[in-house]
Amino acid sequence: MRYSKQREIVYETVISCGNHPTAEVIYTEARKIIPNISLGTVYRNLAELVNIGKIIKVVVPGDSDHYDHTIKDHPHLFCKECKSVMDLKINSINNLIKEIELDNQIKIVSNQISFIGVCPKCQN
Amino acid sequence: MRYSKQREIVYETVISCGNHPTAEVIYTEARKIIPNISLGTVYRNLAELVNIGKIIKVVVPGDSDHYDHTIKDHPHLFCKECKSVMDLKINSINNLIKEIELDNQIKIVSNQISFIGVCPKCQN
DNA sequence: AATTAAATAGTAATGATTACTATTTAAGAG
DNA sequence: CTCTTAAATAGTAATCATTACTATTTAATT
Repeated sequence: MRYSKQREIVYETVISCGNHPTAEVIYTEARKIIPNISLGTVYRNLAELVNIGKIIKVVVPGDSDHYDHTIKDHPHLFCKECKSVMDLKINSINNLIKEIELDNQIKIVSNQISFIGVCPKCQN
Repeated sequence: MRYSKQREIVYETVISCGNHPTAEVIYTEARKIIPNISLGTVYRNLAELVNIGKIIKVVVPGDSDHYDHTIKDHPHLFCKECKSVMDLKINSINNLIKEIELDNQIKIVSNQISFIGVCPKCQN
C-alpha cells in the first residue's frame, strides 16, 4: 500500500477523535486539514485501515458505522440518551468465546458485541 | 393495534421461515399469499412486531437486517461461508450482562451480540 | 348502513455506502 | 533529476436498504 497524506489524516483523526467517530465526522475533521478531501476517500481509507487491522469498525443498530482505534477485543455500549458509543470492559471475553465455540460447534473469527442502554453520564 | 391480514402473514412468515429471514425474503414469501402486498407494509409490520415484542431484529455487519421469532435473549452467528444466521446457546448470558453492568456502571436494556465465523455445516 | 381512524399499496425520498472515471501523485528505475 | 507506472484521489453518479408520503381501502364501532 502506497503512502498517502489522506490515509494518514484519516487514521490520525480516528485516534484523536477518540469518541468512535463515524465516516461523516472523520470527513468533517479531515477537511480542516485537507479541505478538498472527498468522502469516498475517507470511506476507502477506513476500509483499508480496517483490513490491515489498524482500526475496527463498530456496527450499531439503527445508526451509521463507527470506527475505533482500540484494537483489543471489547464490547460497546450505545447510549440511548446521548447516542454516544462507549468501550466496555469484560473480564472473560476470551473464555466466553471459547465456551460459545465449544457449546455450539462453531469457529468464531470476530465479533460485534453491542449493548444498548444508558451510559454513566446519562444516569439520573 | 387493528387486525390486518398483512401483519398476520408477515408474522407467520417470520415463524415458518425459521432461518432468520430478511425483509426482502419475507416480502417474497408474503407475495405468494397476498400478491400485491407492498414492501413498505412488510417493513412497517416488522417494526410493529418488534415493538410489541413478538419478534426481534438481528443486526449483522455488512448485511441487511434479519428477523427472529425466538424472543429469548441469545447471540447469533453469521456464517462467512453460507451467509446464514444461526442462533447460539450461551449459558450465562444474564450473569454476563449483570457483570458488565456492574463493571462499567451502565444500565443495559438490550443487546446485539453477533459473532462472525463458520457454522457447523460449513466446517471442512 | 354510516362513521372514522388505522392500515394499505404504490411510489417517491432519504441516507449511508460503494462504484466509476478522469486526473494526480508516490515511489522506484534509468 | 526525469520518466514511468500503477496506486490513490476528487468529484460525481449509482446502489441498496429503509423510511416517508398520499390517496385509497378496510377493520371495527355506532
